[in-house]
Amino acid sequence: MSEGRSSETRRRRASMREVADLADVAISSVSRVLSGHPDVSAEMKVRVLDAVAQLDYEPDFLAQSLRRGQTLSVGFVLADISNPVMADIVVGAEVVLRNAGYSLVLMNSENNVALDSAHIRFFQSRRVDGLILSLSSETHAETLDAIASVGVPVVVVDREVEAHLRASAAVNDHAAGMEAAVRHLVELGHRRIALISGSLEQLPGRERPLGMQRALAAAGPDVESIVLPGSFSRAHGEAATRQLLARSERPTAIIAGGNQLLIGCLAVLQEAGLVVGRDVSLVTCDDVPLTVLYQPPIASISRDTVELGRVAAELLLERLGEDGGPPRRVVIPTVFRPRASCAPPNGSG
Amino acid sequence: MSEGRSSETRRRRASMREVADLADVAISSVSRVLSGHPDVSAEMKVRVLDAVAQLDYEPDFLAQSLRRGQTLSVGFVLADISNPVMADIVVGAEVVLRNAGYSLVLMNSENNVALDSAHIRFFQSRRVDGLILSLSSETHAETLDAIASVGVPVVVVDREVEAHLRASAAVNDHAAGMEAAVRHLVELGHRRIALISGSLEQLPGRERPLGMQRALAAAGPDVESIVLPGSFSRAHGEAATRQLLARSERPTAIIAGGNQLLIGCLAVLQEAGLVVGRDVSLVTCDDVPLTVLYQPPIASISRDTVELGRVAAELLLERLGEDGGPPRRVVIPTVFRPRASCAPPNGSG
DNA sequence: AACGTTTCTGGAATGCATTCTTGTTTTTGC
DNA sequence: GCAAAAACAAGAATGCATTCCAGAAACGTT
Repeated sequence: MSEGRSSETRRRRASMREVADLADVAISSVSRVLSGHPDVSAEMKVRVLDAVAQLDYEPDFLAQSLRRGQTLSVGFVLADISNPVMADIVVGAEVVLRNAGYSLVLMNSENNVALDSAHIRFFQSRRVDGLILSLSSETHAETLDAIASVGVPVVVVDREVEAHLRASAAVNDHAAGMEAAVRHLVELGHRRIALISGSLEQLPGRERPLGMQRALAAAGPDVESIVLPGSFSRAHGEAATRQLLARSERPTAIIAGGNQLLIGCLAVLQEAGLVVGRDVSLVTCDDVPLTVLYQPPIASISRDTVELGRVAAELLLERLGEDGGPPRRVVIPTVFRPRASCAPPNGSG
Repeated sequence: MSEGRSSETRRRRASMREVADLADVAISSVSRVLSGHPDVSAEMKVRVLDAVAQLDYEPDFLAQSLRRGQTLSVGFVLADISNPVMADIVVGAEVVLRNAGYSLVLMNSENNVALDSAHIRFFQSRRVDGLILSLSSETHAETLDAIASVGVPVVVVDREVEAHLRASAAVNDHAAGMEAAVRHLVELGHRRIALISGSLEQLPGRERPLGMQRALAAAGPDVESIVLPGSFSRAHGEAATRQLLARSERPTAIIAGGNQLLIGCLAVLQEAGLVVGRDVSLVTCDDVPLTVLYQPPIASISRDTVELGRVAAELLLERLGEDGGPPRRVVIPTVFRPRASCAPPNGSG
């Protein structure tokens, strides 16, 4: 009897056609009322809104998207969401996009380069309006092909891709922070400094050694550096640290190029019975709870990762807007925060 | 001259109609070929696939979704992605869903109860096929209304909602781990044990005190407990720890009910100059890098959070399948891992 | 040879909202 | 009071793929 929703547990949603029938007007009029078109009489408005309220009508997003050719969604391909740095980037981007009416769809590549391109193609078929990429590899051919053919604006986060791909970029100035860190270590008296670095296929892994070189060039010829590139993994952190400890001439300071690398490095140092800040100085990249709560607190090359995500989202919105505009690149600073994990090397100072 | 894509930078995608025109067949035949319908001649198949290849055609996901009434996407509302526990849950769920052909759309509530319901309604309008919820609050009226009206299967993760909402649940047995932890502390000789607990509006915040009570009931009347519920935030961890240290009779052991609480707690302990494992015993919930690398390593009530996400996704897939089936609840164990942060209290043992 | 089956294909309806075109009604101006 | 202008509303085309229905051709049967 009752036409209310209570009679059925799950009621099919009303469509615009039903609203139009109930209000006894044309579908187009319903659309006009709801989209705020000016040519609508007051009476029409009342009737339509009445019907909308009665039927609890909400427009179908799919139909709107199909018609308008935009989905108001953004795809985010990221190497690994378990990494707190990535998580922060997502948080920053999500808030900005949400406020602009976009939703964020996430796909995790688990540091698997093959998944990068698969995810990009997936997003393409889902008709996302734009892409934010924190790629596992900047050089994988399939990934670059996928980006080239994707047809929507792309922003890379802390990555760098060939200019012809026309991607905007939000990046950190990793070299500057690294330069400051190395300078600090040199000033403390260190003459043999190791950098356990990540993948050369990601911007930070290339920038950090550059910053180190700059500092060393300024320091003069008697400071030696050891750079161990690899992957941004705990395993590489462990392996590299073991390798460093096995050397006849051990470095007096170690810089871990990421929080996963730090975890591996610390585990091996502890296993070897070395005390940070006494037997060896330690610097890490990116602040996580561990860096400040560790005893002694661990010096870090720090950056605002949430801001990085925000900027990436803003760069994307910029290109999603009316005129679009050319791809841009925004550089966000990094700062070195000295802490007690850095001390003069044993036997000196 | 060439009809290739090279002539234009961004070419409009081909539609099924264009494929049909090129192959000189009906649209419906194209659809039949592509969807593997049996009533298709070999010649037809060749012609259509040829045209598809020539035009580089890919079906429009939006149109398919509109027609089929499903989007192959799942919405995930979570309290806070920066929390590594939540991130792990997302990872676990994402992999399972991706393998089943679903994509995961993420919205972050930032521990803001009002956002929970907003996000659920948003997903509803986006026509997701199912929802996974890790709510900020299990009792907020608007959230419950939103769940009740959402019309698609819902799974809650480590949460509990009223049975009439017909949500499946993937939960941890927090009480069991807590009981083991408290028993361990009692065996070490502790007689005054504090639990810094999280929100009572989330299952873990309610279960953990219960586990503690069970252990205390077994231990006899001379063991005292102090439970300080609040929020799962660093701020509450700090405030509660300060409060504990200000007492005339300080607890000899503290249990932090979450990694954010641990951070706040540790910060205050360090500030007060107390050494963990000597001046005070410490247990935390959930393993994060900090717990094992801290000196001394911090005992934890641990669980497989990635598995939690996986199970949640599987529960959802179960309900998304043909027959659907009733909501289910799966309990995943927690285990207590004693570490050096737990020692006999000063002056005893 | 005539009829019933299969096999295959085309056409149209469908899902739902947007928007353009056209037509009607009302208002305004002289 | 009538033409011109403005306000308003209906209808149809559109976006794209799916699916049901019906018709045509090919096949087999008695």
